[in-house]
Amino acid sequence: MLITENTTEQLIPVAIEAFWSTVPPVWNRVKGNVRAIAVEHYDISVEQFHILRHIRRGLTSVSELADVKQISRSAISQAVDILVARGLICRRQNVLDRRNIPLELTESGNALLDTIWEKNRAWMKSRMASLTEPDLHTITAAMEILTRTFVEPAKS
Amino acid sequence: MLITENTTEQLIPVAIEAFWSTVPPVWNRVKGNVRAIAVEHYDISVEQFHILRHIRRGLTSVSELADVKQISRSAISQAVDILVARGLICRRQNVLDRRNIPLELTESGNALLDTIWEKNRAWMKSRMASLTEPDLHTITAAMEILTRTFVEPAKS
DNA sequence: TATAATGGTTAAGTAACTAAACTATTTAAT
DNA sequence: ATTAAATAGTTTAGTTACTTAACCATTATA
Repeated sequence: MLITENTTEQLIPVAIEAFWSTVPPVWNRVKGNVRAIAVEHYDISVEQFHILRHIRRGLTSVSELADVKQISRSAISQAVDILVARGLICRRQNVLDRRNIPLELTESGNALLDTIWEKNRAWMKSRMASLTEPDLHTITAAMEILTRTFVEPAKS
Repeated sequence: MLITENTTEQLIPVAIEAFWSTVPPVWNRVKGNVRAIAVEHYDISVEQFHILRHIRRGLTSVSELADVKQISRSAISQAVDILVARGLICRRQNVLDRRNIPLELTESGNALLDTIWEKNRAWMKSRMASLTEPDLHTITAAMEILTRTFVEPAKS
């Protein structure tokens, strides 16, 4: 018991170090790919792409979007304005709570998201082509652990 | 052989899905913590913190920084201006290639980075306290795989 | 039924980014 | 050797994305 705790104590800093030297550059690469696709071919920013993506995932309110992105509600509200003006999303009504304004992808918003999504997946797939079965399991497992650790409890 | 390839074929989309539903929110949370520490207590932006961090890691040129962050050299150049003005870093000379201007942390830059770094690690550590030994190994292993897959080859 | 809390927007200002044009230096080509 | 091309970095001007503060509308609480 004491031994196990000691080992964990030593592994945590190693994991943190690995996290910090990996996640930012990897995420910047992936974001770079999305930017190349979205901005150059479809004139939509990476952040706007993220909003579309989150709405499809079920985060349909300004507040929820602000929460996942950890930015202000007003910033989201402004970004939503642009997407609405472009006909990619629309503001709906919630009869149960009229303060809430559910966001919904339009047909063209859905189509655009599909296209970018598919191109990014193709790129990621080609990058990951050489990974082994255990490698892929490790990635998937780690993602679950990270979500559980940093997102779900949602406390400071 | 065919079976293994088929399985890998199926695991890649699963891993990509896991990546996308995990990395952005997790990274936003961690960044949110850094922002809270850096901006509120030390009046330095998250992006500036990243630059300090990378310089310490050995990425000392504007071009290298632009590459890891996947943004323009001019954006880095401007951010560097601010950090120099604040006395957190300084521009040195490279006698072997005078086009290159190596960046170096000043004493106060080092101290500031240490402080923020330590606070963030404490926060991450507390979050990760409940993880098991295998969990931590999985995270560390996954980080290595992701770096190898998305950063190191450095092709489009 | 007033007060607080929540969801969202607006307005004004700031920070971070880009593209394009530039200087300085080094490398490659003939 | 000399020119041309590539690399490293900066400057300028303009854009985008963000923040804070004040605000309205609605719902929950005391």
